[in-house]
Amino acid sequence: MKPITRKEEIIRTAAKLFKDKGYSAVTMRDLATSMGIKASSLYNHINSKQDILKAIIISLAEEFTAGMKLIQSSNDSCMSKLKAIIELHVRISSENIYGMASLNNDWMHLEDQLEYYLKLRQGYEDDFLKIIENGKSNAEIKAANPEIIMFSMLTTLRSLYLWIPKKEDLNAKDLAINLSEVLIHGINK
Amino acid sequence: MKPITRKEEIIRTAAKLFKDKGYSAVTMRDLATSMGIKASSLYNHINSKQDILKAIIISLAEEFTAGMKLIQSSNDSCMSKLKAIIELHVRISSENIYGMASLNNDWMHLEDQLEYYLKLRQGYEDDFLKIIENGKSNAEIKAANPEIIMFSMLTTLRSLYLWIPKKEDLNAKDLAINLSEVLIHGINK
DNA sequence: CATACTAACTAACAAGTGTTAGTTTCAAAA
DNA sequence: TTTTGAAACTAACACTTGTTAGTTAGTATG
Repeated sequence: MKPITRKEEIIRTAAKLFKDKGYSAVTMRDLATSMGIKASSLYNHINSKQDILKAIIISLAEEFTAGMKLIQSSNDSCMSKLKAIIELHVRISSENIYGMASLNNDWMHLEDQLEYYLKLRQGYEDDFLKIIENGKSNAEIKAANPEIIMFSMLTTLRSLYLWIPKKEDLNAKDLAINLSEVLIHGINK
Repeated sequence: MKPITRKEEIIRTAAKLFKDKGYSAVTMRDLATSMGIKASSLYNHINSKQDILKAIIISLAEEFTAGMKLIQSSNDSCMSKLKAIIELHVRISSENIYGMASLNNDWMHLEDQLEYYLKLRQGYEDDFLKIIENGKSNAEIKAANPEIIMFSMLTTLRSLYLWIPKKEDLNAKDLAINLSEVLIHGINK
Protein backbone atom coordinates (compact mmCIF):
# COMPACT_ATOMS: atom_id res chain seq x y z
CA MET A 1 0.00 0.00 0.00
CA LYS A 2 2.51 2.61 1.10
CA PRO A 3 5.22 2.25 -1.53
CA ILE A 4 8.53 2.23 0.32
CA THR A 5 11.08 3.62 -2.07
CA ARG A 6 14.66 2.52 -2.39
CA LYS A 7 15.73 5.87 -0.99
CA GLU A 8 13.67 5.37 2.16
CA GLU A 9 15.13 1.91 2.50
CA ILE A 10 18.64 3.33 2.39
CA ILE A 11 17.81 5.99 4.95
CA ARG A 12 16.31 3.42 7.32
CA THR A 13 19.31 1.15 6.98
CA ALA A 14 21.63 4.09 7.56
CA ALA A 15 19.75 5.03 10.72
CA LYS A 16 20.26 1.51 12.06
CA LEU A 17 23.98 1.68 11.43
CA PHE A 18 24.23 5.20 12.84
CA LYS A 19 22.62 3.99 16.04
CA ASP A 20 25.33 1.42 16.64
CA LYS A 21 28.45 3.31 15.63
CA GLY A 22 27.52 6.94 15.10
CA TYR A 23 27.41 8.91 11.87
CA SER A 24 31.15 9.47 11.49
CA ALA A 25 32.12 5.86 12.00
CA VAL A 26 29.73 4.52 9.39
CA THR A 27 31.16 4.57 5.87
CA MET A 28 29.25 4.59 2.64
CA ARG A 29 30.77 1.18 1.98
CA ASP A 30 29.36 -0.10 5.29
CA LEU A 31 25.97 1.19 4.30
CA ALA A 32 26.22 -0.31 0.82
CA THR A 33 27.20 -3.70 2.22
CA SER A 34 24.18 -3.62 4.52
CA MET A 35 22.02 -2.93 1.49
CA GLY A 36 23.72 -5.68 -0.49
CA ILE A 37 25.01 -3.32 -3.19
CA LYS A 38 28.14 -1.30 -4.00
CA ALA A 39 28.84 2.10 -2.47
CA SER A 40 28.58 3.95 -5.75
CA SER A 41 25.14 2.50 -6.37
CA LEU A 42 23.84 4.39 -3.36
CA TYR A 43 24.25 7.61 -5.30
CA ASN A 44 21.51 6.61 -7.72
CA HIS A 45 19.14 7.28 -4.83
CA ILE A 46 20.72 9.79 -2.48
CA ASN A 47 22.80 12.91 -3.01
CA SER A 48 25.31 12.57 -0.22
CA LYS A 49 26.01 11.08 3.20
CA GLN A 50 25.09 14.45 4.68
CA ASP A 51 21.68 14.32 3.04
CA ILE A 52 20.93 11.01 4.73
CA LEU A 53 21.67 12.49 8.14
CA LYS A 54 19.60 15.53 7.34
CA ALA A 55 16.65 13.39 6.25
CA ILE A 56 16.77 11.43 9.50
CA ILE A 57 17.19 14.30 11.92
CA ILE A 58 15.24 17.23 10.53
CA SER A 59 11.99 15.33 10.01
CA LEU A 60 12.11 14.10 13.61
CA ALA A 61 12.94 17.51 15.01
CA GLU A 62 10.02 19.01 13.12
CA GLU A 63 7.70 16.29 14.39
CA PHE A 64 8.63 17.12 17.98
CA THR A 65 8.17 20.82 17.36
CA ALA A 66 4.75 20.29 15.81
CA GLY A 67 3.69 18.12 18.73
CA MET A 68 4.83 20.69 21.25
CA LYS A 69 2.98 23.50 19.47
CA LEU A 70 -0.20 21.48 19.61
CA ILE A 71 0.16 20.78 23.31
CA GLN A 72 1.08 24.37 24.04
CA SER A 73 -1.99 25.75 22.33
CA SER A 74 -4.41 23.57 24.32
CA ASN A 75 -6.27 24.78 27.39
CA ASP A 76 -5.29 21.83 29.54
CA SER A 77 -3.73 22.09 32.95
CA CYS A 78 0.03 22.09 33.32
CA MET A 79 -0.06 18.52 34.57
CA SER A 80 -2.04 17.37 31.54
CA LYS A 81 0.39 19.13 29.25
CA LEU A 82 3.34 17.41 30.87
CA LYS A 83 1.64 14.07 30.46
CA ALA A 84 0.98 14.89 26.82
CA ILE A 85 4.67 15.67 26.34
CA ILE A 86 5.57 12.31 27.82
CA GLU A 87 3.15 10.60 25.45
CA LEU A 88 4.60 12.55 22.54
CA HIS A 89 8.09 11.31 23.31
CA VAL A 90 6.98 7.74 23.90
CA ARG A 91 5.09 7.70 20.61
CA ILE A 92 7.76 9.25 18.40
CA SER A 93 10.53 7.24 20.04
CA SER A 94 8.65 3.97 19.64
CA GLU A 95 8.10 4.64 15.97
CA ASN A 96 11.67 5.81 15.29
CA ILE A 97 14.03 3.86 17.51
CA TYR A 98 16.96 4.19 15.12
CA GLY A 99 16.37 7.75 14.06
CA MET A 100 16.20 8.91 17.66
CA ALA A 101 19.78 7.80 18.15
CA SER A 102 20.93 10.13 15.37
CA LEU A 103 18.78 12.95 16.67
CA ASN A 104 20.40 12.63 20.07
CA ASN A 105 23.97 11.85 19.15
CA ASP A 106 24.73 13.01 15.63
CA TRP A 107 23.05 16.40 15.31
CA MET A 108 26.43 18.13 15.57
CA HIS A 109 27.40 16.64 12.22
CA LEU A 110 24.66 18.50 10.44
CA GLU A 111 26.23 21.19 8.32
CA ASP A 112 23.85 23.42 6.38
CA GLN A 113 20.94 22.50 8.63
CA LEU A 114 22.73 22.79 11.96
CA GLU A 115 21.52 26.29 12.67
CA TYR A 116 17.93 25.37 11.82
CA TYR A 117 18.09 22.30 14.03
CA LEU A 118 19.43 24.30 16.96
CA LYS A 119 16.65 26.82 16.53
CA LEU A 120 14.04 24.06 16.69
CA ARG A 121 15.62 22.52 19.74
CA GLN A 122 15.92 25.80 21.58
CA GLY A 123 12.30 26.61 20.81
CA TYR A 124 11.21 23.22 22.09
CA GLU A 125 13.06 23.67 25.35
CA ASP A 126 11.72 27.20 25.77
CA ASP A 127 8.15 25.97 25.36
CA PHE A 128 8.76 23.07 27.73
CA LEU A 129 10.18 25.39 30.39
CA LYS A 130 7.29 27.81 30.04
CA ILE A 131 4.79 25.05 30.77
CA ILE A 132 6.67 24.15 33.95
CA GLU A 133 6.96 27.75 35.06
CA ASN A 134 3.24 28.23 34.51
CA GLY A 135 2.57 25.19 36.67
CA LYS A 136 4.71 26.69 39.37
CA SER A 137 2.77 29.98 39.22
CA ASN A 138 -0.51 28.07 39.37
CA ALA A 139 0.77 26.16 42.36
CA GLU A 140 0.26 22.95 40.39
CA ILE A 141 3.94 22.19 40.70
CA LYS A 142 6.17 22.42 43.74
CA ALA A 143 8.62 25.27 44.03
CA ALA A 144 11.67 23.35 42.88
CA ASN A 145 13.99 24.80 40.26
CA PRO A 146 12.03 24.66 36.97
CA GLU A 147 15.17 24.18 34.94
CA ILE A 148 16.15 21.13 36.95
CA ILE A 149 12.68 19.71 36.50
CA MET A 150 12.84 20.21 32.76
CA PHE A 151 16.36 18.84 32.53
CA SER A 152 15.43 15.75 34.46
CA MET A 153 12.30 15.05 32.45
CA LEU A 154 13.85 15.83 29.09
CA THR A 155 16.96 13.73 29.51
CA THR A 156 14.85 10.78 30.56
CA LEU A 157 12.55 11.25 27.59
CA ARG A 158 15.47 11.68 25.19
CA SER A 159 16.91 8.35 26.26
CA LEU A 160 13.72 6.39 25.68
CA TYR A 161 15.04 5.04 22.38
CA LEU A 162 17.66 3.10 24.34
CA TRP A 163 15.20 1.59 26.66
CA ILE A 164 12.10 0.81 24.65
CA PRO A 165 13.70 -2.01 22.61
CA LYS A 166 14.68 -3.78 25.83
CA LYS A 167 11.12 -3.65 27.14
CA GLU A 168 9.01 -4.91 24.29
CA ASP A 169 6.51 -6.40 26.70
CA LEU A 170 5.58 -2.89 27.83
CA ASN A 171 3.35 -1.17 25.29
CA ALA A 172 3.48 2.52 24.59
CA LYS A 173 0.42 3.32 26.66
CA ASP A 174 1.65 1.53 29.76
CA LEU A 175 5.12 2.98 29.42
CA ALA A 176 3.74 6.50 29.26
CA ILE A 177 1.57 5.89 32.32
CA ASN A 178 4.44 4.44 34.33
CA LEU A 179 6.78 7.21 33.30
CA SER A 180 4.27 9.88 34.21
CA GLU A 181 3.89 8.35 37.63
CA VAL A 182 7.65 8.29 38.27
CA LEU A 183 8.49 11.64 36.70
CA ILE A 184 5.59 13.57 38.17
CA HIS A 185 4.91 11.96 41.52
CA GLY A 186 8.41 10.77 42.32
CA ILE A 187 9.39 7.51 43.89
CA ASN A 188 8.84 8.38 47.51
CA LYS A 189 6.06 6.47 49.22
CA MET B 1 52.56 20.15 43.06
CA LYS B 2 50.83 17.49 40.97
CA PRO B 3 53.07 17.30 37.91
CA ILE B 4 50.77 17.21 34.91
CA THR B 5 52.55 15.24 32.24
CA ARG B 6 52.42 15.86 28.52
CA LYS B 7 50.52 12.63 28.12
CA GLU B 8 47.82 13.77 30.52
CA GLU B 9 47.64 17.06 28.70
CA ILE B 10 47.04 15.26 25.41
CA ILE B 11 44.36 13.07 26.94
CA ARG B 12 42.55 16.07 28.42
CA THR B 13 42.68 17.94 25.14
CA ALA B 14 41.40 14.86 23.33
CA ALA B 15 38.50 14.56 25.75
CA LYS B 16 37.50 18.14 24.99
CA LEU B 17 37.51 17.49 21.28
CA PHE B 18 35.70 14.18 21.68
CA LYS B 19 32.95 15.95 23.58
CA ASP B 20 32.21 18.27 20.66
CA LYS B 21 32.49 15.93 17.70
CA GLY B 22 32.76 12.40 19.01
CA TYR B 23 35.72 10.04 18.89
CA SER B 24 35.43 9.03 15.25
CA ALA B 25 35.17 12.56 13.89
CA VAL B 26 38.28 13.80 15.71
CA THR B 27 41.48 13.12 13.79
CA MET B 28 44.95 12.89 15.21
CA ARG B 29 45.73 16.01 13.17
CA ASP B 30 42.86 17.86 14.88
CA LEU B 31 44.24 16.83 18.23
CA ALA B 32 47.77 17.82 17.29
CA THR B 33 46.62 21.22 16.09
CA SER B 34 44.84 21.79 19.39
CA MET B 35 48.07 20.95 21.17
CA GLY B 36 50.07 23.20 18.86
CA ILE B 37 52.23 20.40 17.52
CA LYS B 38 52.32 17.96 14.58
CA ALA B 39 50.32 14.73 14.54
CA SER B 40 53.36 12.50 14.54
CA SER B 41 54.69 14.21 17.66
CA LEU B 42 51.72 12.90 19.61
CA TYR B 43 53.20 9.43 19.33
CA ASN B 44 56.10 10.38 21.56
CA HIS B 45 53.58 10.38 24.38
CA ILE B 46 50.76 8.03 23.50
CA ASN B 47 50.60 4.68 21.77
CA SER B 48 47.48 5.11 19.66
CA LYS B 49 44.21 6.92 19.29
CA GLN B 50 42.54 3.90 20.85
CA ASP B 51 44.70 4.19 23.94
CA ILE B 52 43.53 7.75 24.50
CA LEU B 53 39.91 6.66 24.45
CA LYS B 54 40.68 3.78 26.77
CA ALA B 55 42.45 6.08 29.22
CA ILE B 56 39.46 8.41 29.32
CA ILE B 57 36.71 5.85 29.64
CA ILE B 58 38.06 3.02 31.72
CA SER B 59 39.30 5.17 34.58
CA LEU B 60 35.89 6.84 34.83
CA ALA B 61 34.00 3.57 34.67
CA GLU B 62 36.16 2.17 37.45
CA GLU B 63 35.58 5.26 39.57
CA PHE B 64 31.83 4.81 39.27
CA THR B 65 32.09 1.14 40.11
CA ALA B 66 34.21 1.83 43.17
CA GLY B 67 31.76 4.47 44.34
CA MET B 68 28.82 2.13 43.94
CA LYS B 69 30.54 -0.66 45.83
CA LEU B 70 31.14 1.71 48.74
CA ILE B 71 27.52 2.81 48.81
CA GLN B 72 26.25 -0.71 48.49
CA SER B 73 28.25 -1.96 51.44
CA SER B 74 26.94 0.70 53.80
CA ASN B 75 24.10 0.11 56.23
CA ASP B 76 22.17 3.19 55.20
CA SER B 77 18.55 3.22 54.19
CA CYS B 78 17.58 2.84 50.56
CA MET B 79 16.77 6.54 50.36
CA SER B 80 20.19 7.50 51.71
CA LYS B 81 21.85 5.19 49.25
CA LEU B 82 19.99 6.76 46.35
CA LYS B 83 21.03 10.20 47.52
CA ALA B 84 24.61 8.99 47.76
CA ILE B 85 24.42 7.75 44.17
CA ILE B 86 23.20 11.15 43.06
CA GLU B 87 26.09 12.79 44.89
CA LEU B 88 28.49 10.33 43.28
CA HIS B 89 27.32 11.27 39.80
CA VAL B 90 27.32 14.99 40.52
CA ARG B 91 30.85 14.82 41.90
CA ILE B 92 32.43 12.70 39.16
CA SER B 93 30.59 14.59 36.41
CA SER B 94 31.65 17.98 37.79
CA GLU B 95 35.26 16.90 37.88
CA ASN B 96 35.22 15.26 34.43
CA ILE B 97 32.89 17.21 32.18
CA TYR B 98 34.73 16.27 29.01
CA GLY B 99 35.47 12.69 29.91
CA MET B 100 31.83 12.02 30.74
CA ALA B 101 30.91 12.78 27.14
CA SER B 102 33.19 10.00 25.92
CA LEU B 103 31.96 7.62 28.58
CA ASN B 104 28.39 8.20 27.44
CA ASN B 105 28.82 8.46 23.69
CA ASP B 106 32.02 6.77 22.60
CA TRP B 107 32.22 3.60 24.64
CA MET B 108 31.25 1.54 21.59
CA HIS B 109 34.54 2.47 19.95
CA LEU B 110 36.52 0.71 22.63
CA GLU B 111 38.03 -2.39 21.12
CA ASP B 112 40.08 -4.59 23.45
CA GLN B 113 38.44 -3.07 26.53
CA LEU B 114 34.86 -3.11 25.30
CA GLU B 115 33.96 -6.33 27.04
CA TYR B 116 35.46 -5.15 30.31
CA TYR B 117 33.62 -1.85 30.08
CA LEU B 118 30.30 -3.58 29.45
CA LYS B 119 30.90 -5.83 32.44
CA LEU B 120 31.47 -2.81 34.67
CA ARG B 121 28.39 -1.06 33.35
CA GLN B 122 26.17 -4.09 33.75
CA GLY B 123 27.41 -4.57 37.29
CA TYR B 124 26.70 -0.96 38.11
CA GLU B 125 23.16 -1.18 36.82
CA ASP B 126 22.56 -4.44 38.64
CA ASP B 127 23.67 -2.91 41.93
CA PHE B 128 21.56 0.19 41.31
CA LEU B 129 18.50 -1.90 40.60
CA LYS B 130 19.03 -4.02 43.70
CA ILE B 131 18.99 -0.92 45.90
CA ILE B 132 15.69 0.17 44.39
CA GLU B 133 14.16 -3.27 44.73
CA ASN B 134 15.22 -3.40 48.35
CA GLY B 135 13.56 -0.05 48.93
CA LYS B 136 10.40 -1.41 47.42
CA SER B 137 10.47 -4.46 49.72
CA ASN B 138 11.07 -2.19 52.72
CA ALA B 139 8.16 -0.05 51.64
CA GLU B 140 10.51 2.89 51.46
CA ILE B 141 9.73 3.28 47.78
CA LYS B 142 6.37 3.21 46.06
CA ALA B 143 5.39 0.17 44.08
CA ALA B 144 6.23 1.56 40.67
CA ASN B 145 8.27 -0.47 38.20
CA PRO B 146 11.83 -0.54 39.65
CA GLU B 147 13.38 -0.68 36.20
CA ILE B 148 11.59 2.47 35.14
CA ILE B 149 12.74 4.21 38.29
CA MET B 150 16.33 3.22 37.66
CA PHE B 151 16.13 4.13 34.00
CA SER B 152 14.74 7.54 34.79
CA MET B 153 17.28 8.32 37.48
CA LEU B 154 20.24 6.94 35.59
CA THR B 155 19.58 8.72 32.33
CA THR B 156 19.20 11.99 34.17
CA LEU B 157 22.43 11.40 36.05
CA ARG B 158 24.26 10.34 32.90
CA SER B 159 23.35 13.61 31.22
CA LEU B 160 24.65 15.81 34.00
CA TYR B 161 27.81 16.58 32.05
CA LEU B 162 25.70 18.44 29.51
CA TRP B 163 23.96 20.50 32.07
CA ILE B 164 26.53 21.35 34.73
CA PRO B 165 28.59 23.69 32.50
CA LYS B 166 25.48 25.75 31.77
CA LYS B 167 24.73 26.20 35.48
CA GLU B 168 28.01 27.29 36.98
CA ASP B 169 26.20 29.34 39.57
CA LEU B 170 24.87 26.12 41.10
CA ASN B 171 27.55 24.36 43.13
CA ALA B 172 27.79 20.60 43.39
CA LYS B 173 26.15 20.43 46.80
CA ASP B 174 23.12 22.47 45.79
CA LEU B 175 22.72 20.60 42.54
CA ALA B 176 22.72 17.27 44.33
CA ILE B 177 20.13 18.52 46.82
CA ASN B 178 17.86 19.89 44.10
CA LEU B 179 18.19 16.77 42.01
CA SER B 180 17.38 14.53 44.96
CA GLU B 181 14.27 16.53 45.61
CA VAL B 182 13.07 16.25 42.01
CA LEU B 183 14.09 12.65 41.38
CA ILE B 184 12.89 11.27 44.70
CA HIS B 185 9.91 13.37 45.63
CA GLY B 186 8.69 14.25 42.17
CA ILE B 187 7.37 17.56 41.00
CA ASN B 188 3.81 17.23 42.19
CA LYS B 189 2.77 19.64 44.89
C1' DC C 1 82.44 16.25 28.64
C1' DA C 2 79.50 12.47 27.65
C1' DT C 3 75.13 10.43 28.12
C1' DA C 4 70.41 10.04 28.21
C1' DC C 5 65.82 11.91 28.11
C1' DT C 6 62.11 14.79 26.47
C1' DA C 7 59.73 16.59 22.90
C1' DA C 8 59.50 18.35 18.84
C1' DC C 9 60.25 17.88 13.66
C1' DT C 10 59.99 16.17 8.24
C1' DA C 11 58.69 12.73 5.15
C1' DA C 12 56.29 9.10 3.93
C1' DC C 13 53.11 4.87 3.59
C1' DA C 14 49.26 1.91 3.10
C1' DA C 15 44.62 1.87 3.74
C1' DG C 16 40.33 3.95 3.68
C1' DT C 17 37.25 8.11 2.61
C1' DG C 18 33.16 10.26 -0.07
C1' DT C 19 32.10 10.83 -4.55
C1' DT C 20 31.91 10.96 -9.89
C1' DA C 21 31.72 9.21 -14.64
C1' DG C 22 30.37 6.12 -17.67
C1' DT C 23 28.28 1.66 -18.65
C1' DT C 24 25.17 -2.39 -18.37
C1' DT C 25 20.91 -4.98 -17.31
C1' DC C 26 16.24 -5.63 -17.44
C1' DA C 27 11.40 -4.83 -17.06
C1' DA C 28 7.55 -1.70 -18.08
C1' DA C 29 5.52 1.81 -21.25
C1' DA C 30 4.94 3.70 -25.81
C1' DT D 1 9.63 -3.00 -31.45
C1' DT D 2 11.60 0.93 -29.65
C1' DT D 3 12.11 3.83 -25.78
C1' DT D 4 12.45 4.95 -21.17
C1' DG D 5 13.62 4.50 -16.43
C1' DA D 6 15.20 2.34 -12.30
C1' DA D 7 18.93 0.23 -10.31
C1' DA D 8 22.82 -1.96 -10.38
C1' DC D 9 27.79 -2.25 -11.92
C1' DT D 10 33.33 -1.17 -12.71
C1' DA D 11 36.94 1.95 -12.38
C1' DA D 12 38.85 5.66 -10.74
C1' DC D 13 39.70 10.36 -8.44
C1' DA D 14 41.57 13.34 -4.97
C1' DC D 15 41.88 13.58 -0.28
C1' DT D 16 42.18 12.07 4.51
C1' DT D 17 43.21 8.60 7.87
C1' DG D 18 46.31 6.58 11.73
C1' DT D 19 50.77 5.51 12.15
C1' DT D 20 56.01 4.69 11.52
C1' DA D 21 60.89 5.81 10.74
C1' DG D 22 64.45 8.57 11.31
C1' DT D 23 66.28 13.00 12.78
C1' DT D 24 67.20 17.23 15.48
C1' DA D 25 67.36 20.53 19.34
C1' DG D 26 67.54 21.47 24.13
C1' DT D 27 68.04 20.19 28.88
C1' DA D 28 69.22 17.66 32.81
C1' DT D 29 72.23 13.83 34.83
C1' DG D 30 76.37 10.92 35.31
